[in-house]
Amino acid sequence: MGYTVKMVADLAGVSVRTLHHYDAIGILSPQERSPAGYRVYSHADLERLQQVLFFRELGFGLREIKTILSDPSFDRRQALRGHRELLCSRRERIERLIGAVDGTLASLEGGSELSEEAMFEGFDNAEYEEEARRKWGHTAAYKESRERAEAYSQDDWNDIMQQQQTILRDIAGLADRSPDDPDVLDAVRRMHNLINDRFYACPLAMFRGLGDLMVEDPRFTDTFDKLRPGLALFYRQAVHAYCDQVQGQ
Amino acid sequence: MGYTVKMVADLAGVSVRTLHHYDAIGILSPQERSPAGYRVYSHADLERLQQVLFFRELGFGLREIKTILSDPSFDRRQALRGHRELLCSRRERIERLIGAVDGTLASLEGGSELSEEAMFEGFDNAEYEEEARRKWGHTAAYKESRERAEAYSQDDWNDIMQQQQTILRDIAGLADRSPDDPDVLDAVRRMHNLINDRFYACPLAMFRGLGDLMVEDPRFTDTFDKLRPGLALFYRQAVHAYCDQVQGQ
DNA sequence: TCTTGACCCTGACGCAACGTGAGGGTGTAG
DNA sequence: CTACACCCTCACGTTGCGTCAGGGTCAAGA
Repeated sequence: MGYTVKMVADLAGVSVRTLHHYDAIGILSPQERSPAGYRVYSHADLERLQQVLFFRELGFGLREIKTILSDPSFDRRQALRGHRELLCSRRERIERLIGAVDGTLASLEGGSELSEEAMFEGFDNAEYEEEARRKWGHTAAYKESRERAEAYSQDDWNDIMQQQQTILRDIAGLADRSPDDPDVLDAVRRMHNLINDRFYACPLAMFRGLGDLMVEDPRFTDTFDKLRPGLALFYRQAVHAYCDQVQGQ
Repeated sequence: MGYTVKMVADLAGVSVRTLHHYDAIGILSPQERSPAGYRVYSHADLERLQQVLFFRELGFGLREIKTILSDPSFDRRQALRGHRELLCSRRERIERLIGAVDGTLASLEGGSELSEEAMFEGFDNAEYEEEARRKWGHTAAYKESRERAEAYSQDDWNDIMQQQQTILRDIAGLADRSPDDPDVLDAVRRMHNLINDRFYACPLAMFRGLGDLMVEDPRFTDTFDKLRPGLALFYRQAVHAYCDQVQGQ
């Protein structure tokens, strides 16, 4: 009526070493030992292992799992809700990364020459539109912004492009200031407003993500650095400062 | 015209220690040193750091990054495509986890008593339907299965429930066999077909996810273990074996 | 000129969650 | 009696840094 390590390992799909480890850190110590010192797991041990693996799969650390399982008064719902948040943010992050990879792939495959005016070309293509729709397609803000954007004429677009260039040059001129200098923040805010229209009322998180992209994606950094070396990094810092400020309000 | 460690660290948003580390493992060694032995980073170093951080953000290991950056003949597109796949599977995994957390939260908040017939109740509620729609709502298989499911009468549902119970009992009776025993695999296949109808033609990945859920979620394990202790684990193994077999074909 | 205080350096240990031997005992089937 | 499949306990390796410890460097102010 007892299981050996190997049996338990095969049943649960973990390694023997893992069970040894769990024993060593006291998260799952078999209640019995054979005369020869062999670990003998009971059915109760198996159940506990199930719980351990469940929480491990959810991404909890072993230390946390130990307290969760040992302290019955522990608020599991609280822990699970907190963990859900964590998972959601991870998912968002991964979606951003996939977007970034797609963008880089597109630029690698589509040839490497990009004119200066095409700086924001990447934001315009179907890929980003698709991603934006996936993420915020269900919101009212998306619909409204979409309609606004569709009403733009070619002249309007050109105008917007010029505004972008102007703002970027403003920021380049302010690159000696602190990233949270009021003038810098104001320029970033103008950029945010502009992108809001094109990007369908993007939330702060996305705007911040775009700021990060500037630093990560050669398409942007190259162009930024033509304006002024190090500008991409500065812009990202400014975007972060701006987001923090807005969020803090 | 050089940057100190601190300056670079603040610019790029990493720690000084990180830069030391990158120097130590040879991924980013500043070209110059001051007479006192201080690291002096050039603008080219900053650019390289940008690349490093870009790939790091994408989840590449430092070892990989080193080869990517040092070997210009390295196929970045290949690497990026492979990495995209990895990210997608991670995203799927996280979505499954969120679903599992939601299910557990629901069961914790909705009271803990579940009748034996309600074993698959969890698969029936709006939450799972919502998730299924989010994930596969755009596929033709979803639509077809959905229509089929909507045409079922109450009697049909009862019938399906009974079939489920029967299959589970079959599997319980086969729990002494190997998880990849043909009889076991056949029973699992029948379960898959059954769930296909209720679950809108779920792909293998989801079916496998359900198998995992059996082991992780107390709602299922409790009921399984009433039929036979350890059955949940066995069922999961069988599901994995089945999925591997089908996938291998 | 001396002293702060903010920098810089190089080791070197610590962390999470195990993987991977090394070296040696146990148990059972042929 | 001998394989061979298990079991045990150390104990070091892995990844990407965090965190001291112990000790130089440099610019500014008293």
